[in-house]
Amino acid sequence: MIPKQTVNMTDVARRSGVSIASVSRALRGESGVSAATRDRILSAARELAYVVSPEASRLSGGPTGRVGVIVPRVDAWFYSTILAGIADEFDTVGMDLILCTLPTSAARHRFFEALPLRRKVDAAVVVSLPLSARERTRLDQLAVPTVFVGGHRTEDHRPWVGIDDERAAQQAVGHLLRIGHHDIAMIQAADDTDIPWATDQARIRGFHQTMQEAGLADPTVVTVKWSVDGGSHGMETLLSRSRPPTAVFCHSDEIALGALRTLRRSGISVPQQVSVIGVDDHPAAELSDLTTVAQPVREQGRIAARVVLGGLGDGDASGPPASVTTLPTRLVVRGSTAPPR
Amino acid sequence: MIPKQTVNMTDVARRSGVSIASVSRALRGESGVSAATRDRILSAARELAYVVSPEASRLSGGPTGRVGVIVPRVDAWFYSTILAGIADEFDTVGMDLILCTLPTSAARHRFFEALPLRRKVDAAVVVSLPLSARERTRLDQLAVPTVFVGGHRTEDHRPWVGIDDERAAQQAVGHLLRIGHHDIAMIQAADDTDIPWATDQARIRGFHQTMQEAGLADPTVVTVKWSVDGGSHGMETLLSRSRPPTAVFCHSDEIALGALRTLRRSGISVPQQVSVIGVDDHPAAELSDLTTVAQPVREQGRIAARVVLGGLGDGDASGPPASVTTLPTRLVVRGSTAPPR
DNA sequence: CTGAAAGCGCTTACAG
DNA sequence: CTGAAAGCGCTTACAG
Repeated sequence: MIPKQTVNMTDVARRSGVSIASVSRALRGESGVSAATRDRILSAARELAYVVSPEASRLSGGPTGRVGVIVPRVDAWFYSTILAGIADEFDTVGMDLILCTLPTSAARHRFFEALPLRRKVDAAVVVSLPLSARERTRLDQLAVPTVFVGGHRTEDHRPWVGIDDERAAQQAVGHLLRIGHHDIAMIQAADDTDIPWATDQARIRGFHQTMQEAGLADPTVVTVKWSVDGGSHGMETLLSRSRPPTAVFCHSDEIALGALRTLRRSGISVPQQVSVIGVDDHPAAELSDLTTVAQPVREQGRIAARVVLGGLGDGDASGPPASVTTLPTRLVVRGSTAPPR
Repeated sequence: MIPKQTVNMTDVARRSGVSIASVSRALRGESGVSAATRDRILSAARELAYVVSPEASRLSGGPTGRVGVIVPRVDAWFYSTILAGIADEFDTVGMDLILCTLPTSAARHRFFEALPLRRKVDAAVVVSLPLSARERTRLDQLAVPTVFVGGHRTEDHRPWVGIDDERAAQQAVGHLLRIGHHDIAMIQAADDTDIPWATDQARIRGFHQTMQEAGLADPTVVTVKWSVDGGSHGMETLLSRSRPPTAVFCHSDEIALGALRTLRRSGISVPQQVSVIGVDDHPAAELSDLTTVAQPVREQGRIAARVVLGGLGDGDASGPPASVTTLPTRLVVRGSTAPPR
């Protein structure tokens, strides 16, 4: 006879001398089990390395023990760092993480039409994804608690964790103004799809607003693809002007790194001739001595995970965090910015 | 809230006037259902917008439709890129990806002792993890097809996808030798745990071997922590010698980037005074004009996914023949290497 | 506090 | 080709 490969609840029940009903109750931490019985059951479960079958549990009306995490892509610093924060938290409570990446618009379309997560997860975390009305409706049809992290908060007060992108832009531009720059341009990034990423819009809004408050009307903005090369091209465009700016606010560090590359290749010294500042505090920013506005990325993932777990009743004793969490950003001055000459 | 979907197989059976057994067979495309019956069932299912319950299906002996992916951490370029490749492939076949990260030794220990993936996945992909005998045994107890990707291939001929790290080192050092360097040092990286990462060992072996074949005995090697800062310190150590090398082979691009930082800060020009080469072709390598030996990372993930999906049809874990795929690495010459002066 | 029993929605021998 | 029935491993009223 083929040896049974997995230990089930019956095995635990037998080993601890109780019924499976009691095992089920004890394992889920329900009341109505005596301390002695509970201890016996828990140690039997430990000894047998028992794992509840999510299928059976779910089929009987219990939770799946899984949370879906939906992320545009995973091979980019920001997303993978958020994901790491989420995974950290899930790990501590034994929640399984089902990863959904939507790298192409085809994948994205497929995801929202087929809803592959349906009936498979207890909750969902959506990272940085601006959703159409249709997509939001489909997501609702998952019928599970959902929290959004990164990107821009929705208008309809859904659970959200992120930063204030407008404020981040303000901090960056404020720094440039404070050290004496007036001629400040922005290299703005846009996704190559036509999706309106709220992050992008908020950062440029912050730029314009801060400039306007400083009495500097109509600052130069060039819009490029969201990539290092995009940043390079953006800076090339700025340098081709009759009078290039003395400082450049870049939408993000990746854009800024591209801008720095162009400046280096053009033999223009940073920060003596041009100051450059980004947003994010990407690991490469420190390497390139780039001044930036740091955001706590991993922490955003962590908090989002806690919020979503809290919504499931698994939160800690202090209760679930506020449903909308805005984390602070912080100016990090390095060597790429200095007063204009 | 959206009305819960309650259409089950019984509803489809009733509507098409057959038993649920026939519905099950027809829906899974099994033979043994007449064409007429099948058509009737399929259209009934379509009309009711029926979706099979994965839980019930699995509980009755079907597959889970999930694969576990085990990765040391996800917030690092190499791992997240492999993961992206895996996710790409899984997406095309509708396989769900359960992500397990083992960022700390505690998490790692917990994972192998509790085996949280047990009974939850049809297969597993293990990324870059050197395993102890104990850990390997535990992994076997998942009793599912498992493929290893990245890191070094195991000696016991398990399915594996990766590169030849010895050859990569050889390509890097060969380049330095070819352009005329004799005084070549290596900055070697070591994990801060005591786990013997085969990748590390293979790269240093490749270094020593290539140097020896060139008649250059006892080259200098400094061992540092596997990080950018580690690379920085490694280079500081080399510079403190009475006669620094003219070229440095770095264990990886991250190490090399740290080394470049130290050189820049020390006012030593690259490649005029010192040549630097890395391994990986990390995105930052291009930005820093770093010569390197590129490895196809995303492709490794893709192939591993295909291998593991391919193994799923073959019944039990012992069935499919071990597949070993070694992908080629490629020298990418940029501006950080030049003949010695 | 504890257990026997009825499902949950499927798949799969086993019989016709 | 088709169906009745026995599970799969849980959760949860319902009784004691």
